[in-house]
Amino acid sequence: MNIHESAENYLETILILKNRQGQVRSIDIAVELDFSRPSVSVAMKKLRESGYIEMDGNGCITLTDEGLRIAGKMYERHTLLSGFLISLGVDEKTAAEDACRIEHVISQQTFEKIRENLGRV
Amino acid sequence: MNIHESAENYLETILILKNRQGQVRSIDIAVELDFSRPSVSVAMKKLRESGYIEMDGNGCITLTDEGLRIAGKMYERHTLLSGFLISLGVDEKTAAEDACRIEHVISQQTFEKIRENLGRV
DNA sequence: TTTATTTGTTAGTCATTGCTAACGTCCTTG
DNA sequence: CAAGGACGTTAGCAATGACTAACAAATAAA
Repeated sequence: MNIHESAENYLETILILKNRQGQVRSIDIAVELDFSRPSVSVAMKKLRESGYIEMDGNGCITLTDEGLRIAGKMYERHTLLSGFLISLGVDEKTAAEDACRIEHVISQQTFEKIRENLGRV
Repeated sequence: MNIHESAENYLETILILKNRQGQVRSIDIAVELDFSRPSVSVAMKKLRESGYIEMDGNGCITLTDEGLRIAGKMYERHTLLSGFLISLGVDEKTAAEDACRIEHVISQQTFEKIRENLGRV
């Protein structure tokens, strides 16, 4: 099964929340993304079945190795892209919003070229 | 009715084909985008009903003022973005593909900041 | 002229990804 | 203990946007 944009986004959010507050449950993701609880519940079920996350009896979510790999990739892209946009003069909020969308659609090559050029702008 | 990503893409393609070959029919769009004829047919119907294009008896498609406005905006973004990526060292093909996706998701502010910085990179 | 090709359309399908309604469970609180 | 809230889940729905199958009309070729 291919990883889709929404799955990438959920995984990245799980990583961010884990770093922010230690443990992550579905409700935390729903609040963070402003999605309904059922939407998150269904998405988590798919991520679980696809082997990207695990959930313990308390509903606490952990990323598997593969889940962490994807989450880390997206987080890295997000950080770098928003920093890049800010360095171009885009305000912080807009930079974060745009980075959130760009991170899912650019090639690895473009990402790396942006990284190489980040210092030079 | 909101303009969606696919509509933006169709309108931009119509403009590109018009510039390239003068007249544009559904089949040209289907070939250009590698979509099926029915997909294009249905999309054109919606664009027609929404007032973004017109079609004459021969199936020749023209952009309305509003359609041209959106198409031009997307084309401008595409040109600028792919040029920007190429200036960062991304190869031409990848730059075009990435620009095609980025152009639909970035804010006007980010677009303008990229334009301002294009000379300086 | 009759067949074949090209083009457009309608109808119906499928995947992605969000939603609400409704229900169960657990835990707190009066 | 009963009532209420928080949380997760299932079921069913809707929009977007692609697809194939099947058909109609016009044009080109045999």
